[in-house]
Amino acid sequence: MPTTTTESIYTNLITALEDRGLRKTAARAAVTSRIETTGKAFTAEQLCIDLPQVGRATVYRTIRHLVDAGALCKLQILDGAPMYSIARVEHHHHKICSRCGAVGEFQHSTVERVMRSLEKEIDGDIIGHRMEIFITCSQCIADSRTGESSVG
Amino acid sequence: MPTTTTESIYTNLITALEDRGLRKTAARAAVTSRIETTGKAFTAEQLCIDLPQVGRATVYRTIRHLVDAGALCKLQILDGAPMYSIARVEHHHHKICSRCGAVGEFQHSTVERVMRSLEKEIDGDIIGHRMEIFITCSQCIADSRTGESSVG
DNA sequence: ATGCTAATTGATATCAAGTATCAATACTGA
DNA sequence: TCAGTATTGATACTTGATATCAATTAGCAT
Ligand SMILES: [Zn+2]
Ligand SMILES: [Zn+2]
Ligand SMILES: [Zn+2]
Ligand SMILES: [Zn+2]
Repeated sequence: MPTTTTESIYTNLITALEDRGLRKTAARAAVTSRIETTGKAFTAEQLCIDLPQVGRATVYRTIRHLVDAGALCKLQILDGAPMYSIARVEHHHHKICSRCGAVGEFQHSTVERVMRSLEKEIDGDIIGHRMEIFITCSQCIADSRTGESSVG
Repeated sequence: MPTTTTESIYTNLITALEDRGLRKTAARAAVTSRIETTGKAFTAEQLCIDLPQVGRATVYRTIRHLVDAGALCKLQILDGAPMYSIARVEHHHHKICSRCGAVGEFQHSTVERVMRSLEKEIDGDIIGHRMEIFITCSQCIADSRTGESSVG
């Protein structure tokens, strides 16, 4: 469950785990800390490489806990492994740069209103929705003009 | 590229392949025919099981061709393997029953208008978007009332 | 119809992402 | 302290999907 506090991301993630009755361990602190310092969206495999001292199973388990707690968003982008991004606000959508993979959150009241209005038209009960906007971010546009690349 | 003709799904899919310069083979006919008769969303593995006479590689390759041609939508739903559904109209979104996995298409002009209006607010160029509505379909609601299940 | 050539197939091996197992280890609370 | 529970992580395994490549086949030109 994302909080809108001024606490550090690290603290929020650890709190999300503790709120679920999970212990604060060195391994979980390492994973969580790495997620904070990385700052941007990541894959499970990337975390495993970045944290060779933490077992693969533990990395995957910790990510799963954080997703279950709503502290991380699991993003199924195109092909390949899912990416995870920190959930900063409760209900939101994602804008994803197709070039560099940068992930941002956004909220839009009209979209939410449309969703509510669909309740009448849809044949069944609406449980929820998901939405992604694919963009080329301004950084990537700038880079392509100077022939550089920020990917990698 | 989905067509809005009165042709059969089978014909549309085969045409989608031929339009890409691909030959019409027995294996591709078998895969395509099976997709038509199944009618609903499916996974690659399901097709392989349904078509033991067609090699796995060929099943996966044919699906990829059809997705590339825009004749099939690739849906990343929750966990597990992606599902594929026939694309009947050009730009659309999906409503997915979380209970039985039934996939339907829908279009909504307001959503498209909102997307266009976001062009101004978003920091970068919008390439496209994706949206899914998760529902419990009327069939599953009815089934749950009578204690039945249409899953499987 | 016949033969040529490039496209296609599919058995097999391999890869990649992720989970199950389970003995060893680390906490926690009495 | 100490029993009991939670956690860890090496390993094996599962699943989904792709790479290889010799054999086959479709489409085309004669
Ligand atoms: Zn970017
Ligand atoms: Zn929303
Ligand atoms: Zn249903
Ligand atoms: Zn749309």
